[in-house]
Amino acid sequence: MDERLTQTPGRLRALPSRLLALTSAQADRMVSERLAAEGGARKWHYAVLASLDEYGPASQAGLSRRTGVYRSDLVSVINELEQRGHVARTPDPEDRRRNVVTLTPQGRTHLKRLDAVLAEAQEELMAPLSVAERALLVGLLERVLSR
Amino acid sequence: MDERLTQTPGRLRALPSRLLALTSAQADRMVSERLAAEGGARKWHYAVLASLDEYGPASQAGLSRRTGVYRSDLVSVINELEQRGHVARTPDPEDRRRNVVTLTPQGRTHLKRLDAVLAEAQEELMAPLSVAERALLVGLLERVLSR
DNA sequence: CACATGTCAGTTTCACTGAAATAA
DNA sequence: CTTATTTCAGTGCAACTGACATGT
Repeated sequence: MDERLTQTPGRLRALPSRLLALTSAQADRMVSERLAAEGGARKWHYAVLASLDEYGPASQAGLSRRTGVYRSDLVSVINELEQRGHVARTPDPEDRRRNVVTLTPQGRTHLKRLDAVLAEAQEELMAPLSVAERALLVGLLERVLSR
Repeated sequence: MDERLTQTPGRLRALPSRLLALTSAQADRMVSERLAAEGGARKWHYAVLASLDEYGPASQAGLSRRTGVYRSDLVSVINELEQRGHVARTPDPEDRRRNVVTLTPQGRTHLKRLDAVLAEAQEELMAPLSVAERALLVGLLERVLSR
């Protein structure tokens, strides 16, 4: 990891796209490890639970739009969350193509644990930066994405 | 893409790990598309060529250490570069386990094209930021990685 | 008719592991 | 005996595509 920066060709060393990839991979590792330790959760589980908590019940297609998870991949995510009792999937009487996905009380409890776990991971990731610098980084990333 | 930011739960919206993942994915797309248009090149091809150009010939294990590409994945990368005549792979007489990988003149020419292509991609990616802000972002990412 | 929804099957790419053959 | 190098086979996950049945 350190080696990658020290033995790396100069052309690659300050390449934004490469730095982003390395940083993102590191962040992913930290987040995924902690989520996995929490009953085998994944990022997508968290995204879906958070979306349900903030915006209320939704169809799977709606959840896909909210979270950016593909609707095809959402199927198995919902399956797993349902098995663990974190969401309920019921047919929508008003539009019989749809399932309405609802957060259960256990799901809400679980989400709170995941919130804490995620916060720890961000703290670990951003440890080298001051609070002001963290905000700066977030702002710059948002601007790069804003288009 | 815009939707992901607008319809996304607040908890996810400013999550550094998520912003990094999205930004990295966007950067990857821009870089990969342009590289692919240049004779089907990939990031790893560029990393290997740049390393050979800057540090000279090396064994595959050495290249792996320099570039961060896994030894196992390097095999096919070298195969492809060899097929296109961009590198030569010859047995090392001093250590008969090793192959010495060398940049060919055609490889050097190709690398120059890739340099230009990469620069364009970075420019496109960082377009929303001023020059000073780009340097700031790079510095912050380096510090997050520095550990 | 077109369009949306949920589902399934499958592809590609990346990052990574394990192990074998060969040689130092 | 151990370690390093090259290679192959294969895993696991993320991101994505295509198609299909069903319903609006």
